[in-house]
Amino acid sequence: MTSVEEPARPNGRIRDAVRTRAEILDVATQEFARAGYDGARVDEIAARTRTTKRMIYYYFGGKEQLFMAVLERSYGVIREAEQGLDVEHLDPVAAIRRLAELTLDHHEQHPDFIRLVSIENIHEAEHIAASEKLGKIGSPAVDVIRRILASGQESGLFTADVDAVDLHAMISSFCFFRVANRHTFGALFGRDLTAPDRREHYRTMLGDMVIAYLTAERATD
Amino acid sequence: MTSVEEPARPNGRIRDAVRTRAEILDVATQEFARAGYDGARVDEIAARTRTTKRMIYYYFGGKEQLFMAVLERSYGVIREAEQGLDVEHLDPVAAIRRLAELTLDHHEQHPDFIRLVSIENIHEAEHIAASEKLGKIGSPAVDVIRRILASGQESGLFTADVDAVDLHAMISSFCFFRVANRHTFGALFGRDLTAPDRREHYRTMLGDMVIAYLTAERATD
DNA sequence: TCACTAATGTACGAACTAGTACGTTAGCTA
DNA sequence: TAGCTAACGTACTAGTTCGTACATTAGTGA
Repeated sequence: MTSVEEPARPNGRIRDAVRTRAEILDVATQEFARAGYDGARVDEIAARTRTTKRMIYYYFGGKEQLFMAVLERSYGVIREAEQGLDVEHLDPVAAIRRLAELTLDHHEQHPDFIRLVSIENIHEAEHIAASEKLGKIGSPAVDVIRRILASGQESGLFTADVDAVDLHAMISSFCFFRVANRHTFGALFGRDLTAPDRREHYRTMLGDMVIAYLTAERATD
Repeated sequence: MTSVEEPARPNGRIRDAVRTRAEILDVATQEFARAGYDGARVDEIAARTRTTKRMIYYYFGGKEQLFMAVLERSYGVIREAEQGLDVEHLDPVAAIRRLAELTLDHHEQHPDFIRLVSIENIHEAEHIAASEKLGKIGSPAVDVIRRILASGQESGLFTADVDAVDLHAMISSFCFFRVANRHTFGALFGRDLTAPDRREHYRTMLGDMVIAYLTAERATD
């Protein structure tokens, strides 16, 4: 997240619309991720800001619009990161494996985003639906997968007849679950899916699974 | 969920502690699943019951304990269903595939449970941790997997060196994601992961993936 | 330098919400 | 059948929480 940190000029009222807005967004992201939409407190967000609640309404209009702005920016950050994906110079097998690994790392590095997505799903994606920026935005990762898949299928390396969106869902599932459900999973099974010393294990496991699926010998169909 | 539905005797105050308690639990399950812990309203739960808010406090003590009771019962229902799992008469490959399919169906049939788990993860599993019934409860499904895995590995059918808990996580990931994240996924990619006419597709896909992974030829290690 | 406006702060209110004090009664048991 | 208590209902309160009316000022352009 774009963190706002400035030397804080002397004191007294300083005017900086850009900074104020960004600071509200930063804090709001944390608060919504921490407590969910209904659990989040507008007063709490304001208190953890160098400005007041009044400014939240001034810049965003209300709690709901603030949450939408948080979602929009969070998805934007993820999108940018995905745009930096650089795996297509590898052969298809290595490329997919690398992409799966990067997806896993990426999810682990953005637990707040994962939480926001869970929260938005509890609300049946109503805020995404209401957002002009986010409707059917897709994801650069899917485009990358699409191209790798095409190349692998063409060369005969990949035998599986999958489509990019489904493969993306498959890979994301595990990465998402590992972070999102780590608390209940840990509590019920006594296993921490995000323990640092198990990360490499899960990275390998995911890569093995995806590659095994894509390259498996198929019964004649 | 154990639904409460009775002919509603004449009228006036009827006393039935068991029914009242069960009815509160039913409605609370729906309400918590609908709106999350903080979004759920005690008054709303009471209103949708044939009794009053007073009884919620009488039987459960408070909102928090009510939520714990909801979680405990929900996990209990799932547990019972898993105990009915009957796949061990099949050969290991067929057994794992069948188990994956049943897991997928099962998740799809219990969206409220999925939502409750998502919600509980937002709260970092604090209610599970506080529950005596739910700590390290494990799951019958994992025990089944453990036995099938052992048999498959012994016979040399399964080459992968996985453990039952991790395989369970892998299978659950996809099943869970498909239901839990269907709203954001649908909104962003325009694909409904739970569309009935795609269920068979995803069932096959999941089975193929797990079996491919378990039976893949491994590089000498 | 003056006036104007974008940006900011303070103080408050209306509505909601978890929880409770207190009173009532169905139905069992002695 | 009288009395007792588990089960129930009503009405209320204290505290919270989103949102806003109103006042103020920093900084900019004429």
